Amino acid sequence: MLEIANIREESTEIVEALKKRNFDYREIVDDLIKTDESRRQTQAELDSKQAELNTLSKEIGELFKSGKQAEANEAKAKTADLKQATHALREALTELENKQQELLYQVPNRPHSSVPLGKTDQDNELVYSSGELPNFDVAVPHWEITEKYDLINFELGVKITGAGFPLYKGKGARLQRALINFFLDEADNAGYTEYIPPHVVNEASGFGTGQLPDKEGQMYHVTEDNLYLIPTAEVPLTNIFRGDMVSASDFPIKLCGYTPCFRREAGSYGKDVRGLNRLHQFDKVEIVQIQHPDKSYETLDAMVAHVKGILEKLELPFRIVRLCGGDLGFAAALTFDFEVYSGAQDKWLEVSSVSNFETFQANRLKLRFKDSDGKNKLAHTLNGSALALPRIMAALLENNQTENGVRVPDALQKYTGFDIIN
RNA sequence: GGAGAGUUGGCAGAGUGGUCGAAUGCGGUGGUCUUGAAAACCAUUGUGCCGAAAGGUACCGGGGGUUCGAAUCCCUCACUCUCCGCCA
Repeated sequence: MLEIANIREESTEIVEALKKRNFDYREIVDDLIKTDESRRQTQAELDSKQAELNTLSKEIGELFKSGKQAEANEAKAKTADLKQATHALREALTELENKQQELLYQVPNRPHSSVPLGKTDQDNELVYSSGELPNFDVAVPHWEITEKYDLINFELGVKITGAGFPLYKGKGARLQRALINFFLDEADNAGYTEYIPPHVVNEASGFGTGQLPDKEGQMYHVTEDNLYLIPTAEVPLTNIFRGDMVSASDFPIKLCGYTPCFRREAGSYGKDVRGLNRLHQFDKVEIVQIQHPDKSYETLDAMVAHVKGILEKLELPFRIVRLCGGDLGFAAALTFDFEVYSGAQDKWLEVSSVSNFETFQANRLKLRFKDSDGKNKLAHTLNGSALALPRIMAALLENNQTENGVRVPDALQKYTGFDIIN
């Protein structure tokens, strides 16, 4: 959520910057400014009426104390009009506040100046690529490899739960566990504190990181208890700091956690959802940082470097793209996506998304710190997947396939306990 | 699932319908003392909104009500804790 004070002060610049998202927010912003003006005016009127009422109340108290009943009762009569006026003003104010809030929810984050123009993922800017693309005569897709070596059972998942809930088995399960431990160790070495958070969150947490109210349909909702299955560890990890005033000397706050992630993925279809490409439940290690606004972009670079390091150790061909305005998420100011190459599918699979949200999430979370000038300011939040497992698994299986089986990269062997899957 | 007790500032913890944004302690910050530190002492220390400022206003779990006036009384919802039951 953008800050109303910023919108008030630089609405032109903000509308201009938001055009990168291929939408003109002029109308909403104008409405916001208008609403904000009435809101402030109403607030001022209410405050002054309230002040009158408070003064009068004190006087009445004094009169009663000094035994002047008649005068007190006379003064009492005067409060009736004031009470009515304040009541009406308070209602108007609440309405305006709600309207302003609703409007603010509709405005996405202001894209960073480096965000390229564009409409779809085709327009993302390639900023880095690494590794040789494998060249197979006959490449077997991962959903055949997993069947051949009995690593993942998709049909059993359908039987037990439904499509998109695979079962990992034997070396498949072991590989999964190895990847989680490898990613967590990498994060630990980079100074991130590990958490095991709840996998179910309440409504307030959903609002805090912005899944609610917009993406409600994407989360599994336990209506009986009004709780939501987490779509990413970002939700519980970032909400640790909801409503907090952190100390500037704590920056950067670095945390990580492994969790399963649950996504309804309503509206997905076709070959995009084949095999491990898109699941309702998948595993992910997430890294989160809370940082001083002056340093958040350095931190973003560091997080990108961290993910890069992991993919290099896994010996996977990958590339990094800077998301264009059209592809940029609602809450992000700048996002780098990591994509690994899938040899058999001949396409790039997104495995990580590293973003700086600046104050957008912090404003909703009310996550602040006391700056050196003594003022309370919103912190910057950042997060990234390091990494999401299924597509890494898919790429590992497809790219490392040989006639004798699937080769396990060196860095993973101490975690798997085997060097080949056959 | 049953019964009871609670929810107050960064934390702990008082609070009789009016002078309570709230005692006190701890913590934080600044200072005195000290070669330095500790201790002690002194001062200071919540947040939002409106306002150029002075100042005003709101906030004692959320919402509503009674009253001239509510942290305090009433209703309601949420959450926490304790005991009993069940149970990994």
